[in-house]
Amino acid sequence: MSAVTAQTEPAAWIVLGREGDAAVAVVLDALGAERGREWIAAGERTAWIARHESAGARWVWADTTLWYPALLAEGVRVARCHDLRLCHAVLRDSAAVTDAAQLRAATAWDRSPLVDPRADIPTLFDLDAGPGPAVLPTDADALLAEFGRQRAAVAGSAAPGALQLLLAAESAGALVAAELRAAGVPWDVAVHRDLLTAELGDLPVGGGTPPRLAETADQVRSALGDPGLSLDSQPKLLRALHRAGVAVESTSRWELAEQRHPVVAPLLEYKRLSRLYTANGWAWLDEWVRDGRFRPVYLPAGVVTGRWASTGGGALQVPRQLRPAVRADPGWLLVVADVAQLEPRVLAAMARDTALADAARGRDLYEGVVASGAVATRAEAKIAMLGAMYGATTGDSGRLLPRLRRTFPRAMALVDDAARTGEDGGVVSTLLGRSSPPPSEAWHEAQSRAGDPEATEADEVRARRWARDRGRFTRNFVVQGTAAEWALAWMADLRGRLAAIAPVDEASAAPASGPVFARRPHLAFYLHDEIVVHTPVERADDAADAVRAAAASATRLLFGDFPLDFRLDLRIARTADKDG
DNA sequence: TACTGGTGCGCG
DNA sequence: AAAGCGCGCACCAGTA
Repeated sequence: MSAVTAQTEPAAWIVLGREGDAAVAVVLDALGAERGREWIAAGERTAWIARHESAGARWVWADTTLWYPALLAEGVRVARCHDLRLCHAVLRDSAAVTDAAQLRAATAWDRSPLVDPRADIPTLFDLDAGPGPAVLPTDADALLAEFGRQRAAVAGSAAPGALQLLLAAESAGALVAAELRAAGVPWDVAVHRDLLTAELGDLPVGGGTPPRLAETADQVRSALGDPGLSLDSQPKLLRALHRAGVAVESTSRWELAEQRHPVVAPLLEYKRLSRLYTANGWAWLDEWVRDGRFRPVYLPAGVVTGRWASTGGGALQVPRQLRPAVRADPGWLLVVADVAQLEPRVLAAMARDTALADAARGRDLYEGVVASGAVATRAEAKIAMLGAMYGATTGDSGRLLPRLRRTFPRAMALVDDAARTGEDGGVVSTLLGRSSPPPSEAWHEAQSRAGDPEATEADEVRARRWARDRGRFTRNFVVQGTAAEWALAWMADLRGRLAAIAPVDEASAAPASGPVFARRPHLAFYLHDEIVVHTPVERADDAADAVRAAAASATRLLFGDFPLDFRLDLRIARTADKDG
């Protein structure tokens, strides 16, 4: 069948799915009308996709993790896609969608992606192998039906433009997540090992506890006069502390630090070393770093706010202590950039609070808040602003909030309204239309039970607490979620700019980054408000320019001409360490 | 043996 | 034991 080659206008969308045992591509025009189908032989799939990609196709698939890793491994980059699984989740819950009944009924799309964080090579989703591990619909007609539902939901929504933008950003994020894993974080194993040895001593050859950890544990045991104590059991440790006269209610670091007792110093040191050893020690290196790359699995929208989660290797918890091990390949550099005070800036822009924007523009936002006269010091400004976004009610933070409300009434009204809506059981939404999940059945029951004439004091206390808990969640949801949208827009724009930078020649290649990224700047790490780009030395300035331009572009896309800049702390360096 | 919940700590 | 949001992971203890 040659319906695709016969057509004259370029395809608007190409849906990739299955029909019976065969892979099939369904070509749609801009209105979503089918213009043709083509069956693709298994061995020709990659070449077919590459050919249509260069003609400007936009791909529609059930789940980016099913298709894209294999394409990347074979050297094919994709510019745009529509991830049906991720978009389904957004539209199903969005308050902007007028009638989500059909989407809610399509429960086959309510699935998590199948990912194996330990897999070295991305597994090819084999359309020829039958249903196999597929947990999402793969049949082309099922995909077409879902795509139709989604298009109808957007078109009939209260905010088609914003939702369109959100779906595009979400899908681009899915591409970025796959690309981050394919390229990997350049990781210098020697630096990491040296750091472990310096802290923990040489790893015993036959296994066993590292010497510095063992010595520190012995110091703790002798300070407590308990030679057989197991330090890794919280209940046992707590009892031993009490026996030794240390009046703590927990074994957490901050509480121990307030005590004056000889056990405190070695115990805190033990906790620090133990954490390093168990979370990011030699075992972690062996399991997660191969060929000089750490390849975490990112889960776009893994958090209800739209933030990413990760699985395997603790990708989003790499301790700052290990940042020196994030090191560019020889002949390459890192562009390390993070956004200064992303969330308060997002709050200022989405609330159109010009006073807060004035405080933020061209400078450290917290210094600007001090300059506004609302608070006296930068530390106060920070704690007050975080308290406003997290819902603090007591302590320094709670005490400073009224002053923030006077100075920045619009911004504070936005988060206060979100909190009230949440406490009342309502749903809140981000700038682009991602909505918070509704309260659980148990939550509603607790609220109605408290309203009952027979309600006990305990019923009422619990209902109030749950209501306030939910209010803090929705208060933060609007800010955290919109910040995630800004970050998605930043990365989506950046990946296009980086792809447009001329590749370097073969002599400068970094093959561990895979065929798509071996010769050009690429994203290597992402964490909520910061990114790392790995770039050939001779392209580092271009890459840094791209990072800055993408941030400006994301700001314009989300907030138009609202007068606020999103400042980047950006440096070009060998390592991701602050002092590197 | 395979769970689940609690605790603690890493990240933003 | 955080006051105040969102996560993942290691470890232990209790249970099925």
